[in-house]
Amino acid sequence: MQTAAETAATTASRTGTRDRIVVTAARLIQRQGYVGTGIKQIAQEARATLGSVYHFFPGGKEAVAVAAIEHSGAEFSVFLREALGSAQDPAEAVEHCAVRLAEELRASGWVDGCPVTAAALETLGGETRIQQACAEALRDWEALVREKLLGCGFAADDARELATTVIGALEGAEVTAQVNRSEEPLRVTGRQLARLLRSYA
Amino acid sequence: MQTAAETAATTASRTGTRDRIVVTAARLIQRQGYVGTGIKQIAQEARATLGSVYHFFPGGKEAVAVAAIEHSGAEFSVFLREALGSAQDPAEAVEHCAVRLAEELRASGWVDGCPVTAAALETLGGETRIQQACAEALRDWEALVREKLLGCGFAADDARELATTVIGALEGAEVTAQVNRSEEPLRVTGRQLARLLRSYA
DNA sequence: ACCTGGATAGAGCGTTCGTTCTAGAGATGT
DNA sequence: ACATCTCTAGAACGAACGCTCTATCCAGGT
Repeated sequence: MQTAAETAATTASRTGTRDRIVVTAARLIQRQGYVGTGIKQIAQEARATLGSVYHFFPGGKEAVAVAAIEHSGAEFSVFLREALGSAQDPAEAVEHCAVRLAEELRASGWVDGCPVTAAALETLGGETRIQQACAEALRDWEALVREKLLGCGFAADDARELATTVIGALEGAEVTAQVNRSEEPLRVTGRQLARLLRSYA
Repeated sequence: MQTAAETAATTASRTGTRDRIVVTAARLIQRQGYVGTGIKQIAQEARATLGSVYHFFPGGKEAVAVAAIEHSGAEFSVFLREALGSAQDPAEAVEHCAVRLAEELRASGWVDGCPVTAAALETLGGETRIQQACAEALRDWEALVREKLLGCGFAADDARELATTVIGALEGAEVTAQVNRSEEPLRVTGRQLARLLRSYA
């Protein structure tokens, strides 16, 4: 029999390594893309060894990437849900969302952009599993916006089209902001999206 | 002295090899990204040898990529100018632009997306030259939209903000369309952008 | 005390990467 | 004719890639 502290430590260590690998891979893929991130780099920065990586992910690099993208997708869903809930008016909520994205992007030195875009674009030719994970993440995000709009009385078709537009526009604005190292594209896009939403009132 | 035909052939071959390298690199980077595209693959698909590549581009892979991105940027500028000129009404013009992007994307098997996004996202950490070329391309495209809007009587500030929004939204919609293998994100975004523009009338 | 199986550790595999280097082909100027 | 220069051709280098493999560690059950 072991103490509760030992159990906690053991459990934390057992599940901890796998989580460290996923979180580290997610951050690296977000910054360097899928192809640009090596398995050995992931292992090193996650304070794990190659053996551990292949122990938890027998599927190799692709399996690590899929888990990392799913993690990033869920993480951004949390952010999105929170940001959308910050205001009752959907136009205000979306604009607030863009502003927070801009602030976090600047805080990261313009490096931590959309966690799925980079991986998605690189693997469009093949790698179906990765692209699938990206598509699923995008669908989840759109669903969050759609539900917010439905809750505010938008018609079903309008809510669907606007959700697609909002997620897409934020994504594009984030890329533009990263390339130009400026918060403005995101702030401007947030303003215009708010105007678009208000035009339905 | 050589014949005119020989001169033409020689000239075509001399400048032709360099152009083939640039065009091939542009297409490959567009589809596979900067990191995912190898110098040897570029040489092979451009029907050139490694020696030729390094002869024309002593700067190596980065120099080839910069030339390729500049080429892609200029090419898309031509497309954009033509699409924006297809209708006098800016809302119609932008929507037409989105539709044509959707059609061409489907025709390419959802593979030929934005020629600069992929390269830009991969090289944000370092590689200043490449990022610079991407930023310049984006700026050119925004300028084309802005001038179109200015020509249609929009106020300067509105035209600037809308140009940023339009280019960003189209970019994001293109990525969404690629990941989902569907024209709808682009068509929907085109519609909503048109609505946004009309709200200024 | 012994065994078992999950987790860690890293050397080493074959391949491909970007780049460098030398050799030669072909047209031009003198 | 010869020398010169641009361009082509591809072998070879060191480094890094993803992955496989064996060895070791250590907690839990018997």
